Amino acid sequence: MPIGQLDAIDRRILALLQGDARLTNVELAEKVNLSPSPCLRRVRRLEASGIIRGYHAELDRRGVGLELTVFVGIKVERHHEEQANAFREAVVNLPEVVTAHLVSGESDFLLQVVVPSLAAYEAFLTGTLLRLPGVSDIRSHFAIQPVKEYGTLPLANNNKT
Amino acid sequence: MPIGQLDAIDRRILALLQGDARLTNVELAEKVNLSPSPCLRRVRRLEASGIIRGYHAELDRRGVGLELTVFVGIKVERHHEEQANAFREAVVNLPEVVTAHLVSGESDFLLQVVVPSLAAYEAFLTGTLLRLPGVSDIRSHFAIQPVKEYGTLPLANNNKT
DNA sequence: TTAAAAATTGACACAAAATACCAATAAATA
DNA sequence: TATTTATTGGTATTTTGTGTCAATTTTTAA
Repeated sequence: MPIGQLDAIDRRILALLQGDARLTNVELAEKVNLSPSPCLRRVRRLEASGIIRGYHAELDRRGVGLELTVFVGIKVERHHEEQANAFREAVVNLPEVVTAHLVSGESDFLLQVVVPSLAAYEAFLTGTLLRLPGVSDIRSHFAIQPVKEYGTLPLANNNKT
Repeated sequence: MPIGQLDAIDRRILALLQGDARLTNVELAEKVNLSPSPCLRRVRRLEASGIIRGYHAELDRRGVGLELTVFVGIKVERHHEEQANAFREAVVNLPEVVTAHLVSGESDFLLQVVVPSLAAYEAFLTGTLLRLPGVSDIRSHFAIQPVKEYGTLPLANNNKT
């Protein structure tokens, strides 16, 4: 059951719920040409299998007073594994950090940071980021304009044959 | 009415729906110490005002066969505005591009690209990205490990006084 | 091709939630 | 303080979610 073999209907359900998580099961069932019962069962199965990880409201950042988004590339000295782990754990617990990835390339970590203002970012940078364990270099890329936000994942036919 | 002055209850509603968009209005009302009716009315107002932009299911990328996330920095020649606009429009319509921002710093645009495999990324890079109008330089940063995904926005007290 | 087994579906019934409307309360204004 | 305005809580109705079961479809193997 945990094996993820998705059929066409599953994929349509995922795509629809990605677009609107508040769709009624009745509406959803109509759109995928099922009756409500089997449709609901599929959704529950997708939830239980972990393919649907959760449902979230998308908020307008400006509307909630978060005017500034910054992408931050961070180099970390990783002579010991411990240091990298300490860094990871610290990052996870920072509410300003919306997203964080270990990446290849020039930087080691790439964070997405959201703050109310430039002043707040300055404070966050000097007061928090620069003090994280093992940080050797930080590059800030300020988001000037969102071109595409919260895009949904492409669910065409990525099925494992 | 469209003026966004959020009180403490509004902010708690937003935080809760950010965490779980499928909360029942009854549950939500309990958590914020309101009866269902005024709670629902607040939610509707937040939706109408645009502060709640939508509700989305969060999917497991691996689970839907999208094994690879790449952050792509792109430099675009912007001698004319037109070229930048053409680039923007093209990017918005690419399903593989989940997120795109115009940023300051070394690159002009920062994209988050999601694909099934390295081969698919190669094809996307050479077949699509490199052919976009005005592109002069591309740097790919492959996500090796997600440290923090889909973090919720920090909603402490960013109210405009 | 046929027969048996398994999985999936659709319909029904019940419980729970969403929604609209009302009077009552609280807050804001003059 | 008096009046207006906004917000709240309760009730009734409609809609939705959810579990059960028989019917259908699909799969598997002979």
